[in-house]
Amino acid sequence: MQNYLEQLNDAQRAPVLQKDGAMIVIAGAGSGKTRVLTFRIAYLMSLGVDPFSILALTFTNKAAREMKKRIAQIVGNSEAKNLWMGTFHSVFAKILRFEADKLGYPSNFTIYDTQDSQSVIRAIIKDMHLDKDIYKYKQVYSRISSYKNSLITVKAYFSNPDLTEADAMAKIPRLGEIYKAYVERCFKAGAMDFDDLLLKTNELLTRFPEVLAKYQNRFRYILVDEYQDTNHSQYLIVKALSDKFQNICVVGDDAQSIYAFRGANINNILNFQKDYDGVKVFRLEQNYRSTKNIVNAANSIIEKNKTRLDKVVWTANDEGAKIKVNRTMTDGDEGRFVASNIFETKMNEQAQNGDFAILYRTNAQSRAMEDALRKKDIPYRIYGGLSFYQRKEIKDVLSYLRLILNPKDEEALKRVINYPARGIGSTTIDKIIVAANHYGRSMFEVMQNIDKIDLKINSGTKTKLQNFTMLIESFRVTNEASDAFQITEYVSKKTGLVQELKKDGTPEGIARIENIEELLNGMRDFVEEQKELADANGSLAEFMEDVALATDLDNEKGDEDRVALMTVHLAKGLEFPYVYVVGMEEDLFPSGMSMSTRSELEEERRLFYVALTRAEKQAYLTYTQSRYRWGKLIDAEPSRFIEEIDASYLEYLTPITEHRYKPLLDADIFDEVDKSKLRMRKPVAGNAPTASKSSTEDQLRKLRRLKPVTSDTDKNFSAEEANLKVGTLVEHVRFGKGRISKIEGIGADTKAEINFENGGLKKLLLRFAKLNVLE
DNA sequence: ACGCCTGGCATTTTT
DNA sequence: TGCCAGGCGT
Repeated sequence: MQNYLEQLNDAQRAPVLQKDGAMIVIAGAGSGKTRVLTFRIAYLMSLGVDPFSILALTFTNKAAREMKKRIAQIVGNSEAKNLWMGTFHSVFAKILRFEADKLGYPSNFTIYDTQDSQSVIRAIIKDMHLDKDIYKYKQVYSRISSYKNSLITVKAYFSNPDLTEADAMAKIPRLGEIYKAYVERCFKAGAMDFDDLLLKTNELLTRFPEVLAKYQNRFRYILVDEYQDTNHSQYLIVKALSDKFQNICVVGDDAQSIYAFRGANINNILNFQKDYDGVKVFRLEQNYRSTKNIVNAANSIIEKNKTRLDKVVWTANDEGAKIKVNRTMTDGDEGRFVASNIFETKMNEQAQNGDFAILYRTNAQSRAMEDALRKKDIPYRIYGGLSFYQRKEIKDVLSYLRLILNPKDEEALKRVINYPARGIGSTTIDKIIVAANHYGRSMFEVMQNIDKIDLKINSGTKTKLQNFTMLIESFRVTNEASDAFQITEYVSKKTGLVQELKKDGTPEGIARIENIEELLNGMRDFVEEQKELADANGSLAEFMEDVALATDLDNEKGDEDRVALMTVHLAKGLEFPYVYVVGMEEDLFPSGMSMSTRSELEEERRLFYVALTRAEKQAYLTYTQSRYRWGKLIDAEPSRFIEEIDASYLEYLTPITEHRYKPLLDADIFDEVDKSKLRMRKPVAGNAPTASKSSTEDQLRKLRRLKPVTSDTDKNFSAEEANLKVGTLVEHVRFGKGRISKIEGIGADTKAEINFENGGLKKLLLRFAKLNVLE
C-alpha cells in the first residue's frame, strides 16, 4: 500500500489519507480524481475497513467496473468484490429488490426504460381522450420525471397549488391526472421507471426508520463520484445514508456539471460545505492530461461563468500546439476536413485510430462525419444514439424475457403478444385491457382466466390467447432450471422470432438476426463471468438487472482501433490525444434551445469546457457556414465560444467569419434583468425564427408592437419558466410591467430601452443581436 | 387483423 | 431529412 501512496502527488494523497468525516474533493479536469477515489477505497480497506461497509456511487456502470478492477489489482479480487459499488440506479435497484415487499412491490419488479414509460403515458393520454397535440407524451414524461426527481409525488403534487396552477397556466391542467394514472399503471405492472429507483429508495428510507438504520449502519463509508451531477433525489439519499457516521466523501468538478437538463443540481456541490459539519475541502488542480495550451484555453473559457467554485487548473506539461480552428462551407466539407486531417495526422504522427475522437453537440451531426470517414476507409465507432438494447429486435427478445420474470409487465406483454403474428389484434387486446381494469388484475391474469370471463371474444381467439399464456408459462418453468443464455436461446427458437426475421430476408433482417446472436453471445459471456467472479449463477434475473440499466458505453469492445464519434456529454471522463469538436456554431453549440437564460448558457459553456479538456495533445474546433438541419440548408455563424477563448491559444486555419450580428454577451443582459419579470411568448408553430422573410420595416414594426403585459400574473412565473430569448426574434419576448420606450437602429446595432415599473429595475439597454434582417 | 402508405412533425443532451 | 403514428384499403 505504501508504494501506491507514493504514486500520488501531495494534493492527491491528502484526501486519500483523510479517513473519517465529511470531505469534498474538487477535482479539475484530468487531475486524477479516479486515482484518488480508488486509492482512497483501497487505503480504507488496508486500515481494516470491511469492504461490505463501503458504498461507492458512480454515474456509469463503466466507471464502477473500472474502479473495481483497479481496486482489485491493489487489494485482490476476493476483497474487492464485496464492495458496494455501482451507479445510483443499480445499487438502489438491488436494495429495492431486497426490500420491495415493504413498498408493496414484488421483488422481481421490472425496470421500465424511457421507451416503456413513454408508451404508458401515450396510452393514458389516449384513454383519457386528451388532445395529443397539447399533451405531448414526451413532454408529459419529462415533466413527470422532473417531479419525481424533486420528490414531488402525486400526493405532493395535488396538495401544492403552485404546481397545479402552474400546469393549469401551461394549459395542461390534467397533467396531475396523467401522473396519477401513470404511477398506478406502473405499480399494477410491477414496474419501476428510472426515477422510481431513486424516489422509492427515498420513500423506503423515510417511511421505515429501521430500514434506514440498517443501511446507515452498513454503509459506514460513502463515496460519491461526479457529485456535481447528482439530482435532488440522489442528494437526499446520500444525505440520509451518511447521516449517522458522516463519513462522506464526494468528488466532482463544478465546471463539468452538464446534466441540469435531467435534474442535476449544481448547488449540491456548491453547497456541500453547508450540509455537513467540519467539511474538509481538497482541491486537485494539477492537470496531467493536456498541454498548457489546452488547459489555459479551457480556463479562459470557464472564467466567463459566474457560478463556480474557486479553483485554478494548471499543468506542468508541454506548451503544445495551439488549438486549430477551421471553417468550411458545408457540413459535408467539415466531415471531409476532419477525415483527411485524421488521415494525415495518422501518417505524420504515427497515430492510431483510437487516438482520435470527434465530439459533437447533437447526435444528428454524426452522419456527415460517418460519410467522410467511410469514404476514407477510416474505421470508426459511434457511441450513443440508439443503444444496442433499445433496438427493436433486441427489445422484442427482452420483452419475452421480462414477461418470464414478471408476467404483470404490461409493456412487455403488449409488445410481444402479437409478435410474431399470432392473430391477436388490437380489438382483442383492448378487450383484455378493459377487463383487467375492471377486475383490478393484470392483463396476463385475465388471459389466464379467459374462459371464466365473458369478454365477447370468439373461441378461436380465446385459443390463441391460451396458447400464448401457456407458452409464457412453459418458459417460466424452463427458466427455473436454466441460466440466462439457455433460456434466451430457447425463447428465441420457440417463439419463432428468428424464423420471422429469416423469412423476410432483407439486409436489415439479417442484421437483426446478427444482433440477436450478439445478444446471445453477450449472455454466454455474462453467464460465465457471473459463475466465475461473483458467487452468482448467471440467472436470467441477474442478467436483466444489468441490461435494464446498461448503456451503450458499457458494451465497450476495447480491442478495436477505431475513431470514436460521440456527443460531448458521453465524452465526459474520457480522454484522447486528438480531439475534434465539430459544429462550433451559434444555435448548435451553444444549442439554440439552451441559451435563453444565464444558467443554461453557463451549462453550455461547461459542456464546451468538457469537450476541450478531453484533448491531450491537439484540439480542433470546426464550424461551417451552412449546414443541413431539418432537411434544409441553413446559414450558420461561428460559435461565441470560439471567440471566448483567449486568442493567443488559437490558430485559425481559415480566417474567422465575422458575425453579421455579434452574439449578445450574456453579461450584457442577464445581470440586470430580473427574469421573473420577463415572459416569453411561445414561438408560433411553423414560424421558425430563422426562416423569417420579413423586411427591415417589418422587423421594426414588430419591435414596436411589443406591448406591456397588463395582467398581474407575472409572479406565477419562476425564473426558469420565464424566458428571454436572446439571439432570436425579439417578437417572442414580452416584458412584464414594462414598456419599450425607444428603439434605435436595427440589426447589429439595434438598441432598445425598456422601462420596468416593478422589480427595482428602471431602465435597461438591450442590444438585440442576430435579428433576422434581409440584407 | 394486417400491412402499406402517407402526412405530419421534430430534431439537445440520457442514467 | 427521417421517423412514426394513424388511417385506409385489403
